[in-house]
Amino acid sequence: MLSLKKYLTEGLLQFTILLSLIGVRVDVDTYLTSQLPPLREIILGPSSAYTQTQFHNLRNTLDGYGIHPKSIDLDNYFTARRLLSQVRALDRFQVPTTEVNAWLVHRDPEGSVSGSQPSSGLALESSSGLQDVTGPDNGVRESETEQGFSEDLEDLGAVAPPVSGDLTKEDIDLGAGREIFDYSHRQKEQDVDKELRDGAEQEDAWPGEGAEALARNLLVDGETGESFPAQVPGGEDQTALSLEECLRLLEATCPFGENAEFPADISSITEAVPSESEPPGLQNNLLSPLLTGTESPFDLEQQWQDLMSIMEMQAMEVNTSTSEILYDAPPGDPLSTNYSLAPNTPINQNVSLHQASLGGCSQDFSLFSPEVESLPVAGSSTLLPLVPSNSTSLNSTFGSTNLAGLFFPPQLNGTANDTAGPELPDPLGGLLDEAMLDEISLMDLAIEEGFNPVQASQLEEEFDSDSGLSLDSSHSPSSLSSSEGSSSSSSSSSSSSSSSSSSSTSSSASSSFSEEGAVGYSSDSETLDLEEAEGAVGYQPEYSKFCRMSYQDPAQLSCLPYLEHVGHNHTYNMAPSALDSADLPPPSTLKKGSKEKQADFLDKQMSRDEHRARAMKIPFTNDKIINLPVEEFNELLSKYQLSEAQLSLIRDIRRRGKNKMAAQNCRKRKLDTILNLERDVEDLQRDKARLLREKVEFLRSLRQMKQKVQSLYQEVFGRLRDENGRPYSPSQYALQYAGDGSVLLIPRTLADQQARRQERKPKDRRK
DNA sequence: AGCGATTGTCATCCA
DNA sequence: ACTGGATGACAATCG
Repeated sequence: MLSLKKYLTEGLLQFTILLSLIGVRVDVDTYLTSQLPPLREIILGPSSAYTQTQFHNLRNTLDGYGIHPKSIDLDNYFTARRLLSQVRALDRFQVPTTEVNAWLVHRDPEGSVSGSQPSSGLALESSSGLQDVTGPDNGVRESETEQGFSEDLEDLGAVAPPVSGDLTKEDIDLGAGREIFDYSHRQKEQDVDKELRDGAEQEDAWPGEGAEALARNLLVDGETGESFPAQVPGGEDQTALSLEECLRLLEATCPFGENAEFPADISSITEAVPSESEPPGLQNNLLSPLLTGTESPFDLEQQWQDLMSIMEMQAMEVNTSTSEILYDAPPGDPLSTNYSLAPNTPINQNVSLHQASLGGCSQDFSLFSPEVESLPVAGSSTLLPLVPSNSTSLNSTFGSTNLAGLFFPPQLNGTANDTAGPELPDPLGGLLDEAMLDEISLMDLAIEEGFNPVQASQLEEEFDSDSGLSLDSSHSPSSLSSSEGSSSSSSSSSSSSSSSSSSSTSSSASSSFSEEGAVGYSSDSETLDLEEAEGAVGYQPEYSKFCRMSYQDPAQLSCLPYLEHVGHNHTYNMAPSALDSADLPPPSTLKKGSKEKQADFLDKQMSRDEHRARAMKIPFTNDKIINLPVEEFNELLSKYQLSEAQLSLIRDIRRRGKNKMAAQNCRKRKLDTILNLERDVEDLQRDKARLLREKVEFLRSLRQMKQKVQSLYQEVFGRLRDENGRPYSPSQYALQYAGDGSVLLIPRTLADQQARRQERKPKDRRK
């Protein structure tokens, strides 16, 4: 029961710490589904650092004195976590964004001609041009998010401190004191204390109490000093998406089925006007080819590459014929070449309504499918294949995205359709709307969850500029691991140093009474190293602390003669001379004068127990009493004829001494655990920010793909001709993907019906 | 004088 | 049963 309670309270406590540090709402798991076990370990694992069972188990199984098992736990945890994250990073799915510069370079000249040029490629251009309109919106939104983020960050700082205050508020033990020792003995002790205090009371001025605090502050500063939002470009997984994340984000954005086989469902892409009520099913069919239920990263990437290659091949095919006719754009222009269609190709000229609606059924025409490659350019096929874009443009950054351009592409309206209405159905308007909404919600989410505003804004900037630089912060995997390494190293350094020191002590404990045995947790050595490294050797108090807490071999202390006179009260560890004096007869036998002064000074350095020991004429040092192994300790006791009072005092001294060291270790461990938790929170925040960035990036890329699909749709539709060679009116006809992969030209009324039917399906599926 | 931090100590649990 | 580590709680001390 107690252990359970302990476990729960500790778990809750740490969970509370996490909650308060992260902010109000913690749904990191949503983004870290694959890392759930580590997260759980973060929440519950460190609690094991406080549990005794593991310690003892490890202590029993491992070399008991050598290592601090708790720190080992943390080390293992961090190491495993780091390695796991590295392994996961292997299957990152790269979303290339480096080609956007070319896109932007060509944007202006083409945008200027968008109104009169008949090219559908120009539709994209104008859309990209319009993207600038949407840009500021994003900026505003992000600035708002920044506001929210900064607030969140402030909250973090404000929430954290009280946590530690609650650490000891629970489980107050009100049990009656156990009377282990004879009351008379205790009374004697107190009397002795009183006597001793009468002599030396009020004189104890122990310098250096704040030394450790100083060192700790240094440590803490060094850790908290790392600026969370610092951006260090270079992480390669900056633009990388793991497959799982990809799929998850996709699903969150577009409700297509997991295994939606394009075009499994007959979907209508025939919205005459880009309406908000676009059937969700449309997305499925339009985008599913890109993401058809592939489970493995390889499949997804493979499909992606297939798509790219298909598109490029088709572009080459079509462009070679009549791209010049359609566009004035230079041949080398990637946009014009990529999106140009040949209006005079047989497929365009000879298409009849009948052929379009019926012939297409027999044609296995699968958009985005490898079969497209074999699609005959000329023939009875009803439709042109969707014109490809090259991989670069397809993956170009969303800096070129634009919604308005999708809704009403002016190029097709003005040029391709002589008789058609000025509008062409935009099958993707709803999609893009959804994407936008998603992004908005994303931003809201970011605000809500403390997404780093600086990172967000930088992310946006870098995306817009498409610098191709990694957007990851300084805590990108490398730094993350390094930070983890540092975190673990801090704990492990303390633990390893403790383990090394304690292991060495254990090996030689029998021969050296001054070894500290199982005390181990000598972070002080860390502090000492730090100060030595900085050349700022602390004031003596630090060394006194060092000496006191680590119970170094007096021989080592003798190397630092000035330490002799440095000490802190309440110490069991004394400078060699003090130790010697303890063994010597009372100071009264010493010579008067300076030596007496020195003796007084040393008296002041002695702890209460040491004073007691001297008053009780204990014939050996407190160090021996405390640090000697049990056998040797008993041996030592047997060598002397000691009274009951003396024996009791000795046992008390030993008990208090060991407990004091244990308390020090406990506090250090507690501090380390808190610091590690703090680091974990920072790491989690970093991960969350990274995932959010990846989501934004993916949304943009998705938006681009939608744009392209829509423009292709418009191009194809605009080039359809009936028996009389007239274009079809978008208000009367629409293209529809059939289940067998073919594309049909059907009356819009029919398409609307099917669209409505499709609209219901996903809703039902969602439920 | 009050306050927070540090440290020592006790009681208790546990292995 | 004894020993000792761990830890919550409390008190003393200090800056």
